[in-house]
Amino acid sequence: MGIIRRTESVEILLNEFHNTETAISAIELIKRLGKRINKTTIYRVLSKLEEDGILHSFLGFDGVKWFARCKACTRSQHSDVHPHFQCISCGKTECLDVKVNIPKLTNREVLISQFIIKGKCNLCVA
Amino acid sequence: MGIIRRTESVEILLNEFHNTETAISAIELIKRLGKRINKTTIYRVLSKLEEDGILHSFLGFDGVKWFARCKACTRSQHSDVHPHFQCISCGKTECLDVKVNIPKLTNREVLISQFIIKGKCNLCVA
DNA sequence: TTGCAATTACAACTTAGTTGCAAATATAGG
DNA sequence: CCTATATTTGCAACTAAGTTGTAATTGCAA
Repeated sequence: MGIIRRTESVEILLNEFHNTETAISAIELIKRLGKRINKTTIYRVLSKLEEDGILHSFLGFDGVKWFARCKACTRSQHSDVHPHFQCISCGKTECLDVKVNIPKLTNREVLISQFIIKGKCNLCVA
Repeated sequence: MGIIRRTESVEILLNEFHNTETAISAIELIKRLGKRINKTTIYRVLSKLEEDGILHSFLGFDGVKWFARCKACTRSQHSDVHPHFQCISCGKTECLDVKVNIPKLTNREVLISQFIIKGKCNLCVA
């Protein structure tokens, strides 16, 4: 079940992702929007946007869910198989524009993969 | 703080990993051993074994913590940068004996990375 | 404008993992 | 073999992320 109606919650949430390329955690969105939108609604809208291929999600090292805009996903196919980078200093978490080569596995069927890298981002490395 | 004493809890937990190459989730260990060892103790012993380089841990797709025996880790350096494979059919989760090539990132310092693959294992793919 | 299915808020719940603390225990030194 | 003591354990209570049920609200097609 994807997005059907253009509700205020959908607009507000989409707007958060409109100005940024970086990922935003569900926690952060609740912190930002929790007074305007109920957290249940935030989670539900996020997962609908994900189903529609507008956002994609992944888990950070601490197990919390992050969302980011999709560049080339459709509803049927989430093609975002790029790695994600999480900065230990500033917390910024972003998609990396790098191809991941998934190892060839004999006798196994690969469906999804997630590659997450932790370190210091370009601003914090100095 | 690593393992100092050879307690019963440590023996029991190590024994669970002794006969298997596959990973075991914290949840599963609590299910198996929860009557003999308190879950707090299970978590504490597991993290000590990890600090000592005897086990390594990673997060599954659902965000739960998995542990597996280390092949070439020491206390100071967790060298297990192999991918992990999680089977959607039987749930088996294992270390893959494959090298992950972490992409070269300009202006960024890479500290840790995790690569997890979801699919059907050799037994379930048929 | 209206009817109704989709969406929302709210409260209560679930689940994984953590914390504080008193009781138990491994082990080093005598 | 004992004992002292620092480490470990169990327990209960807590935290935090995310989910569920449900009644009220709202978008939108007719």
